[in-house]
Amino acid sequence: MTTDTLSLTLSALADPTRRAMLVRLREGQATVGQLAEPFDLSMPAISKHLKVLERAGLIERSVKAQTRPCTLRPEPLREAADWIDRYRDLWEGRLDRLDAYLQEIQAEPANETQSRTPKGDSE
Amino acid sequence: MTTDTLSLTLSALADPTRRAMLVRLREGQATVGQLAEPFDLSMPAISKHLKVLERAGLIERSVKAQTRPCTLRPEPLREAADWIDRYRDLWEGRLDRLDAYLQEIQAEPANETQSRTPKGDSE
DNA sequence: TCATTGTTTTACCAAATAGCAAAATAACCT
DNA sequence: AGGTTATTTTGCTATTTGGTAAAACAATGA
Repeated sequence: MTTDTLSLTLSALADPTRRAMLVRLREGQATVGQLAEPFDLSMPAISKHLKVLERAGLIERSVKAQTRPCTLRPEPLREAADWIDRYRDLWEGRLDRLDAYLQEIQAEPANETQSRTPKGDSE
Repeated sequence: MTTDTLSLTLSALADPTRRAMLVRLREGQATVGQLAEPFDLSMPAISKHLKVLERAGLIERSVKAQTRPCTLRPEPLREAADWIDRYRDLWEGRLDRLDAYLQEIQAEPANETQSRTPKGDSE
């Protein structure tokens, strides 16, 4: 189901181990062993995490003697950032007057949790 | 395991249905029914997606007559954007000379796919 | 050729996720 | 009270995910 690139990227990022690996890769290439070192996980588990990152296009693996150095590929991160950035004005509180007004009327004249003004109020 | 906020946020975002809901909510509050309308999903499924968004703090639900209007909460998005933004210089190609050089030497004097320079090369 | 190092693959398991249909709730409107 | 509308909860599947241990592979070095 979750075949689209953006979902793939975001779910790859939704794990602390994998994010830590990407942080490490900011410094440059690293082998699987180097990436595994900080974690108390079996190599197969590490290998699986790397496969998730690879499937999302977030890393690239080469072959060098017996090692498989991993390199960061930032493109999917840009895509993710682009999506989130469309909300930037919201969290920066930069709604202009119109937007704020639209939010208001969308919410209807208040009365949270209780009855709205009755329209068919016969008496 | 995945208890940290950022992981929660990213995995909530890693689904096209939930992202579409957030896009809709950019326009303002919407009831569960309104949010469900574009999708060919049962109400329970919709309800679950909303619960995921709520648990991640991405939406807030109020009660208004029989409806439960949802509102966007952008804070978790900011946190996610902050994490990703640390890689912005990478995808914008703004590695300065030093960083590029560090990447180079980290990768060792080339020789991909074949043997490295032997250190114990006796002759 | 054989041992070593680095990494992946192969079962296998437990827990989480995503979906459904049907029943249960909740608040409103007679 | 009874009916309607909006939404959630309750079982119940099927699939995915994250982990393990043990075996398999691949390249190097002796």
